[in-house]
Amino acid sequence: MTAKPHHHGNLRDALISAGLDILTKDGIEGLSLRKAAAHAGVSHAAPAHHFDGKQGLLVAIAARGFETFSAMMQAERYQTGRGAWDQMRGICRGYLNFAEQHPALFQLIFTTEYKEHADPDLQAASLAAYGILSEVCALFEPSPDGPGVNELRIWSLVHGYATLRSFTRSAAPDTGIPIPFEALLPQMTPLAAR
Amino acid sequence: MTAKPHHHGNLRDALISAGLDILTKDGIEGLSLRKAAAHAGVSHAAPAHHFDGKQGLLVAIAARGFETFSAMMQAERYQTGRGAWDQMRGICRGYLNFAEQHPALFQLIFTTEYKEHADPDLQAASLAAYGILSEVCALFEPSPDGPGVNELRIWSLVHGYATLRSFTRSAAPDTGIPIPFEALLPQMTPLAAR
DNA sequence: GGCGCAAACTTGACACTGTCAAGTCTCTTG
DNA sequence: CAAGAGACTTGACAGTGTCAAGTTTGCGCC
Repeated sequence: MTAKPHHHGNLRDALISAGLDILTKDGIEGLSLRKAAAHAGVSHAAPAHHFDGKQGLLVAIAARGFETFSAMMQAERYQTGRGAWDQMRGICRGYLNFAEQHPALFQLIFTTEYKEHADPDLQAASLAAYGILSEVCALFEPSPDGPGVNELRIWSLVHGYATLRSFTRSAAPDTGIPIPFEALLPQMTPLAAR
Repeated sequence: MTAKPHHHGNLRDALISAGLDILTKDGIEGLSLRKAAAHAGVSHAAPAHHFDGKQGLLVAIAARGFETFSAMMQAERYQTGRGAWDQMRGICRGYLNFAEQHPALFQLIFTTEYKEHADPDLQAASLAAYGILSEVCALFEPSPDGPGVNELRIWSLVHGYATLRSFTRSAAPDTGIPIPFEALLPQMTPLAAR
């Protein structure tokens, strides 16, 4: 049997899960340490023994968020084929699915304020996500503009699109962006699969 | 003499300015109604008479933020010439300047959670900002992919770049994006000035 | 001119938050 | 079996947003 601490049985994971539940239900504003503790059935000060304050919980949630983010990109990666453009469109689909299905979490993992902890788990999880993009970009000819330019171009485009779609949707329910992401891609990069 | 209410003399503007000060100094987390009130020299409940709660203050700050956002785009618009590409690169420079010099405000104005108020001032200010991008895009041939595609392509690219630059910088001081934005543009769109 | 009245602002209170200090329980280890 | 360390609780404190009730102020109206 692994770990199984004294009373609760891995409270840390329970608190992260509780935090995710609250996050998806009430948004970032509605998330509090005390609510997460209550949701996990422990006293209000229990989280302090597993995280470094509220920021610590947010960092842990963000790390977990990056993992499902990566998973959703991988889930779409080979969905329409194994060609370079198939994979590229696939991971972008996964990127946008994640942003759409987990808007609060998407906002959290790309928020700067909660991550000056330099947490190794968070850093590893975010690097793993970037690694997926990097892998797919490596299927193309290297950019004539320099290394990393293709990655940054695609990343900026898909991230901006995801953010702005969620942003414009918040103004009025049906006033969102009517243009699908793939309409932005073709003209975007004259990339050639190598 | 215009207005000059009873005691303070346009407290509303003073609270917005105080909020902006706190925002730039302590970030979004550090901004509170009570601090803004104290900063303006009034009691802790005074803001309630000018804004609909904390969200109301944030909405008002965001509206003002969009105005300086537009101003910074216009300030760069004709900086290197009056050609279509000059203007395009100019407003993108302004866009990125704003994101860099006012990171907390940039985050605020593009955050979804604070704006379900459908505030007319905020909506007008954000539409004005989008209008600048629209104007410059109208200098080019219309996109063969449909109306609005050029706008969305540029907007997504520059917004994603701005967000990700601030995001990657937060991890470690000097690990930010080493690629200038203009390196993303040339291959981006085979747009022709009309 | 004085009177009311509404707007601007204050005071006080409440529930909720993050954080800290101290205490209690329980499992493990010597 | 005793001791101690780790997990958790209890209680407290300052700070937060928000509401209800007061107090001041200046303007319009008779």
